[in-house]
Amino acid sequence: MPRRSYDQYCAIARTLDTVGDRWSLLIVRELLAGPLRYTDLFTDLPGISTDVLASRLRDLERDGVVSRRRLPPPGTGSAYELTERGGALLPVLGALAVWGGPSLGASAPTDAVRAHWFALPLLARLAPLAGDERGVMDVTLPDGTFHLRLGDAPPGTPVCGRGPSPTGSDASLTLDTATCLSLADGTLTATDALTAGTLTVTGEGPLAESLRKHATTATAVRN
Amino acid sequence: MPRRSYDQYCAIARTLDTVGDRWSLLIVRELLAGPLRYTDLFTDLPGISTDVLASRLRDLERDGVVSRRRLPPPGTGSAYELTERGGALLPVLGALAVWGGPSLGASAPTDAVRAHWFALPLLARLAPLAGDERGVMDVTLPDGTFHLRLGDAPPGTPVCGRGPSPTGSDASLTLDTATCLSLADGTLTATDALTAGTLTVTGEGPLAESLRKHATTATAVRN
DNA sequence: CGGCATCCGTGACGATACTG
DNA sequence: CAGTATCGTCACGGATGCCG
Repeated sequence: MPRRSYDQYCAIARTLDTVGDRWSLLIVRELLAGPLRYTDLFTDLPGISTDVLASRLRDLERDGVVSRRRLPPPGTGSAYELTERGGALLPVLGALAVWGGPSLGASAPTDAVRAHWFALPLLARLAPLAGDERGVMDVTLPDGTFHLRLGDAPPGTPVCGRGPSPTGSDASLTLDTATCLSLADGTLTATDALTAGTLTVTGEGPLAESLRKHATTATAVRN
Repeated sequence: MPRRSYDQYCAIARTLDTVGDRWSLLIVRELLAGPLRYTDLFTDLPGISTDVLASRLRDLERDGVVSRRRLPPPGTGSAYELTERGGALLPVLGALAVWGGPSLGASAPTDAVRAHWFALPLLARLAPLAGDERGVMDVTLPDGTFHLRLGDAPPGTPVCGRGPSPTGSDASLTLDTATCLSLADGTLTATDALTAGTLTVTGEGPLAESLRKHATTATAVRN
């Protein structure tokens, strides 16, 4: 909560009091992909300044959105991670990602790019296709790889992460940049991308089967 | 979009470029309840300053979130209303309202209060109970009345509004402040409130029936 | 009177430098 | 590595003025 509150007895205004400050929700976006140290957070938030990052982390920790944890002996320093309440911001970021998809357009030359920034938009679009299946999915784009966790998971488990899943994956997706953009802005459904072959799913488990099933049933219905 | 962009090729960052400025989403919150003139907007946004309101309205209009319309002869001046794209921010505000419910707590003495600020939290909680029924519902709290539109509606139709529905309603809800708060923070489901009788539904149409049905089936299942 | 524009003080932000 | 210190700039909040 910033020094300046809206002072309105309104759930929306209260949320904005807590995470409405500049950079706050982008810090949450980064931490949804797992705990990070200060410096790593700094490098994945191009444009933030060191004092603002430190100030936001302090505010978010005080408000119970973020917690700070000493790293075990192999590592040095400490890491920041989302609390359960912080992780509950996922629907907020999902809604923001869905709304912003159509206005994403082409990347400006000045834009920073990180592959895992597509994780939340894709998660919002792919979640309906997973059915009740749970599992981890590696997603490979030309610019890099990240992983998504579909279905319910124990509280505190990151819903996505940078790079391939360190614990192995139940399915692997491969898609090109254009397909990823069309999925993100809603002009292409995952089902259509599967049918067209610009999105491929590999893997043997029930999660991979469930994803593929949607393409085949959609094709069958269409014929 | 503020003068300072995040310059990140990320759907979330792009959304925040457009509506992440202070007061922007609260302006959208107000306009979701229907078109308003500058002065009315000003009085329902306690704490905003005149120049900031004017500046935000200019930015939102330029970005296609808000449009300005001359009022027909009976009225004077002009009114601001959401574009279709602006109305698509409803899921964002719904998610913000759901997250902020638990932290709403008691109202501080300095808090401004408006009855219709509970419209979006209640809409997010009641929408699942309406099933596929569509219609308008008047909601009466001790502090005032507002109305909600359930189900799909033509683009541009406000999803809620101040006071009772001017076009008549398909159902009427009455609840006290404590029940409203419990619904907003998620500690009480609408089904339980119906069963307990602290939330009453009157009306004869299918929407009212659908709402009441949820309470009786839940009771039946529980026995 | 509605709809802003202007002025001004304060504080937030951004960039860089520096320290434990 | 993980911030704090410093400083210039700009956005915000409050008040007032202008103009149809």
